[in-house]
Amino acid sequence: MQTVRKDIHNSEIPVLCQSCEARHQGICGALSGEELTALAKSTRRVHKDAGEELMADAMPIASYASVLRGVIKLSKVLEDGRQQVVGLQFAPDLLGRPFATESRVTAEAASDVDLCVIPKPALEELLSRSAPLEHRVMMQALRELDEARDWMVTLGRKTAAEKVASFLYLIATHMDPTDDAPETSFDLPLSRADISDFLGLTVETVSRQISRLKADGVIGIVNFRQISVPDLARLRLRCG
Amino acid sequence: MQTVRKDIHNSEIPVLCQSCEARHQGICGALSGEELTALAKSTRRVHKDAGEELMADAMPIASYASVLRGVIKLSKVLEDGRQQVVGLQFAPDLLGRPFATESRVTAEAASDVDLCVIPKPALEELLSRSAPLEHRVMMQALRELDEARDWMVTLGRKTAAEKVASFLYLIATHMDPTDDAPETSFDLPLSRADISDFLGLTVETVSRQISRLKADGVIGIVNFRQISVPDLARLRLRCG
DNA sequence: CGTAGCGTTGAGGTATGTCAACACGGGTGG
DNA sequence: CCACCCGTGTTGACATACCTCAACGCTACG
Repeated sequence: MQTVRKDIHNSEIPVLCQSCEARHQGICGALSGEELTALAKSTRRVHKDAGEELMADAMPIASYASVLRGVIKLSKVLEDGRQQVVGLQFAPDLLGRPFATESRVTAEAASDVDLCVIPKPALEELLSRSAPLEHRVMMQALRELDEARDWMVTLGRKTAAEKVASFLYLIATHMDPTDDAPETSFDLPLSRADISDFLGLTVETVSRQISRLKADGVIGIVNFRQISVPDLARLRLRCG
Repeated sequence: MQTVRKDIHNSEIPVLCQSCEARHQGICGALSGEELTALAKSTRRVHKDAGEELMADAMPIASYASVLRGVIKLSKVLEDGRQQVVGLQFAPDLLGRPFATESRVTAEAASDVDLCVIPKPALEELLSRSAPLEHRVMMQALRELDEARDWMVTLGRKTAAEKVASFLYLIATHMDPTDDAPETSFDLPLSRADISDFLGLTVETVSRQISRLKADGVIGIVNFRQISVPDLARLRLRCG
């Protein structure tokens, strides 16, 4: 399932980076060859299975990570256990709150993910020296802020039906289409429980709204987790 | 009503800045004397009355502004008119989405506000040359992101009672106490309608919950807009 | 004194939550 | 191979928190 490359650890130059699909994306795209070579000495490529916790709320941050593949779920919980997903991260996002000693969220692998883990001091040292890198990190923060605010509208003002449509639309526009399926079809990276925590609804309501969208022909359901969208514009109309 | 100072435009040195309470806060705190002098040539001090629109969603951004006094309301509207407040800005925040050609929100003066208006090119030029400045802007963006995510929990998972308590707690911890009133008392910068748009509720529900908090002795109501909080910890308990 | 804007209160409706039963699918062990 | 179980998802019946609609109070202002 997972392709292991022998050549990675036998070389001085960051071969890993050369063959890395994120080389010119995310934070690595802001680095010069030299900087990349220096940074690569302290990075590790890591795989996590769906469900594994990557970072706990209010816990010290040991490292950052560049998301190479998969989806990360960021969430918060109230004392009594009520949970809210506050963000999703896709490749090539940087995982970890910059310049904080503690995480403000819990990060969990929503799907199987590949990460390029960067020790906290290594990235922060580089951040202080590379303005382009800091700029890119800021641009990501600003984009996440825009997304968070968009989602606040969904949480605060949309109906359950619109929330579910908005979620599916979000995923449809962020996920690669699955190979084996026709045109616009994708795997949901989140369980119904996760979706409900993202939307501020119950699993039952999410399930009912998905069934309804299916009944209305807006979406097709292949495999519970696999959704097809014949007409994205039609789905968009349901978003309110 | 509006204080106009004659000395502002008659001087080479930024007298305005020397006497400005935001001199060492917000973005100005990251600037050297020279930089400040250069920037001050293109800034204007502006007063806006409560209710005035400062920036429209999807409209080009002509300028940034440093908030000197008062509260700014950031909001978004759906096509059908449903509205959601997605953030509040207090002094010494920077108003305006950095590095965007268009605003992603509508900004409105929630109370009377004083602004230090900075033309877009002036600030962006300075941003590209001053790493400390860019750093400070990033820190604000990251803080706003944290706040937005905190608020997503409130919107998605809290009850109406908890939402209202959370709002009052937020304001109580962000506003200066009013002079004429006892210890912990403050003016609400938002109307009931604004509060309901912030909380994703109706005005009626907000009103009922405020009445309830008053009946329970958690808050006192002086003047509709003026609230007293005898015990902040007790209010905190109502936040869920 | 009348009107307009904002806030409060009440009565009743509805969307969503709650509780419970059931369906499906995948693993494990006989 | 089947029996069983467990996690996940769906569906139904009922409860309720919040919304909707409507009336009314208060204050400011002409």
